Amino acid sequence: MATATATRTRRTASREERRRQLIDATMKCIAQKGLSNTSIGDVAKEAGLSQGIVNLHFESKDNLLTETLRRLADEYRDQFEKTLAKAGPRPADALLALMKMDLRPKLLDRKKLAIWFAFWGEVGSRPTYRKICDEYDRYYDSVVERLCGEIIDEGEYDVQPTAAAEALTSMTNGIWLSCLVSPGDFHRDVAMDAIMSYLTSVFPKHYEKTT
Amino acid sequence: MATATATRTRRTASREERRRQLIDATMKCIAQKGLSNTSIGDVAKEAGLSQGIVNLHFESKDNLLTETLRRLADEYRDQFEKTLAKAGPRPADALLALMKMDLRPKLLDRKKLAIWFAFWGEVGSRPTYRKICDEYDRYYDSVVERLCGEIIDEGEYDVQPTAAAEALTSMTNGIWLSCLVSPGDFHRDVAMDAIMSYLTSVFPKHYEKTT
Amino acid sequence: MATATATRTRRTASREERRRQLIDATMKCIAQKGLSNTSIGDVAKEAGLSQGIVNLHFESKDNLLTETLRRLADEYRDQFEKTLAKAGPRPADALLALMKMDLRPKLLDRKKLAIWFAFWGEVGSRPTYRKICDEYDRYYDSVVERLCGEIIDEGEYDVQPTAAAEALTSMTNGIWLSCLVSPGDFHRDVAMDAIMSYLTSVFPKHYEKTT
Amino acid sequence: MATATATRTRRTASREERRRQLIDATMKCIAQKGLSNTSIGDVAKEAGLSQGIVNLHFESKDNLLTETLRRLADEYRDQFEKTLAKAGPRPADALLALMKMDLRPKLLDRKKLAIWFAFWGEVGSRPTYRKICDEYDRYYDSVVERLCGEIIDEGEYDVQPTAAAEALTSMTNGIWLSCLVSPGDFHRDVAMDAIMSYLTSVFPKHYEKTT
DNA sequence: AATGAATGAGGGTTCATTCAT
DNA sequence: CATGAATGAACCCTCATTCAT
Repeated sequence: MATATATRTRRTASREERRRQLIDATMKCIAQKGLSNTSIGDVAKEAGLSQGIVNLHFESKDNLLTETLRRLADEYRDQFEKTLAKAGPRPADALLALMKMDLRPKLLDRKKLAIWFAFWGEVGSRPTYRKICDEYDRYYDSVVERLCGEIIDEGEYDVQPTAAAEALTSMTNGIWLSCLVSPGDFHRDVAMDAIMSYLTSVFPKHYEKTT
Repeated sequence: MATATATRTRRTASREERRRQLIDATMKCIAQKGLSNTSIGDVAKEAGLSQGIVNLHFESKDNLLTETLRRLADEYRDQFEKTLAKAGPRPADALLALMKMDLRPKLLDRKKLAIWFAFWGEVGSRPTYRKICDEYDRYYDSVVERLCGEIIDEGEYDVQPTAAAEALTSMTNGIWLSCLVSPGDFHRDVAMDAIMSYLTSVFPKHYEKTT
Repeated sequence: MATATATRTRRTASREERRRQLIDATMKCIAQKGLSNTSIGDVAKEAGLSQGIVNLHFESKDNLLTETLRRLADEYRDQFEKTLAKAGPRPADALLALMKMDLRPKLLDRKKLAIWFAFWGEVGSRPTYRKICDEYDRYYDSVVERLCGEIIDEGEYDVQPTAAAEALTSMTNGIWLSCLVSPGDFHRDVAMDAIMSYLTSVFPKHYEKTT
Repeated sequence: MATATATRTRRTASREERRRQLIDATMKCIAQKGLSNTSIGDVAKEAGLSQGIVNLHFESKDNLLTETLRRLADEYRDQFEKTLAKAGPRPADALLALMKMDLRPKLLDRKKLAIWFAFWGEVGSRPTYRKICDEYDRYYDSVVERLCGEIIDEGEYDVQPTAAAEALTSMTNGIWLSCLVSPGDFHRDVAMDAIMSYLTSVFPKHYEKTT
């Protein structure tokens, strides 16, 4: 509804603008009703536009969904890179900043999570989705692995960078699942403690227990 | 191929047997084509039975899926408890056994994972699924938390049991996602290293680096 | 349910008894849920018997319904003839008795009416039903016409027996419709007054205004 | 044949036009095959349109049928009011005109009757239908009762207006049933005689025997 | 570019009927 | 006789897609 009024500018919205508008509507729908229950009609209605609009701009529902996943991933990557840029030169700071980012309400709210998991739910049967997720994941992993590597080098820790990276990225992903499944039971600070318990124990020279 | 699996006994199967047969077929279908693409007809065909059979035994597709999720969760819980029983009295052994269990090929194959994620993908929009997942999760968490608590007491470690439990359970769940999304890139030993990096650092008196 | 326990005599009920039991159940179902919503399963459940029973005893649903209609008509005819027999020799008495019979609560309750109309509703498209209804109707009409004829002869009235018979039988049928459609608004005495208004005016020497 | 009726205008028909077209097709189908045997597909085919069309314009089959009943009743009411308007100021003329109207071939043909009875057949189990029928009936009754009342006042007859109205409306309804059930045996003039036998006897100063 | 009426394939569900027990 | 599991056709409904405007 919000979106509906948004572009009541009767001017022909530029192609790219319309696509964005439709993708936003798609996300809203997926968050509310799930991926399989989101029809093209729902999206159009949510966007305040007409039935045929999606096929006009995306040619097929499949296309729309793929683009939506891509936008979702792009948004995450933007956050990721902005965080990285802000964090300064020291790898320990950067790593911590990334971990914290993953717990920020903006990312870690049930609506966004629902969308992520909706797509992950189809990864098993949709190679296209898998490829997209894989592509982005590989990038994040490589960054985290590099950071871990640098920290390990600095502190001469006895851990494999790959293992540490796997541990940390898995942990944040797993935390997302907790948040999705047990929202009532989920506490952001416990999640942060979980991450910190890893960092302070594995990289003790870089992170201090803040108890 | 589909029909091959079906019990070629045209004779009356017991009610429970039929239900199991249909749930098995459902799992196979979900693994292959995803949850939203699995029609009741697909399930019936996979089971080598007729259209109406699902509604005869489950009354609705919704019911079938819910029961399937429950069976999936039950199977996991059985593994979990069997593992726990086998592991012996020492909490450190039990905890390690549970972690290893999560990485066993039997659980960690893409087919099973696809099913788990298929359901998690709907958790955001289906309270019923959420409740079921939550219910089981809460149980595993409580066990892991208790084990961590005992280990922490024994070793006088400076960690919160809740934080450690959250870290470990999240990690395994996150590892599942890696395995689903990047199967080519996934290596069981790296995953194990990731977990061990946590255990050996946070509970050093209980676990040794096996480099 | 009542019926269900009725024949819990585990002895094999005679064929005719079973059929009656099933027809009774059918009537109950039709009265409750309408003809088109009455499934063979409903009937069996109402009778406290198993699915296949109807086809065993009636061969088809169609058959069951036809037999039900016939029973319905038979019951009416029995009432009709019993009434006729009781009424004594004078045609005016007989005619009045028949009219009163049609308004007796036993016949004129919404459940029975619903069944009659349910069948009449199909008469337009089911020659079989039409034939049955027609056959019985023709008989009643002939009786009423004969009675009217005798009364007309006795009183030397200036009416055609066919017209009078048509008027009276139509009136009672129409009254049934009123009762079905506007049960709240329907009063038995008004209905009787309506009939009496005809009899006392058309056959004044035979019937007196009972204001 | 079915398709022949359809407007071959492939162009956009106005919403209301399409609805009327579909309702017409529905009536045709009900007349031919009965209410319960009329599927949405039948209606669409009869209208020369596609499967989905009914749900597009009526949202559900239930809706379509309810609207059809309403149209049926509306058409009758239009006739009724037109007749009333044409009949002039004298109540006796109006009443007679209404009675004649009910016997006019346009109303009293088996197709239309079949539709009426099809709906009446469901009245017992469908409150919605009952309400609609009741609503219209109440109106007709009130008019007929008023007319009878005026006639009675004029002629100082010794009848209750309610009784006379009930007698007359019931009679026409009952005549409809005769026509439906025994079309071969049914003669319009006998039906008219039946009605006239009432009017001339009960309201002798207003109606004359036309033998 | 945008609409929205129309299509028609496919889904879940119901149910009369069959048949092995 | 009686059961009730199993079938499969037919139903209503949804929805991605098309297309005339």
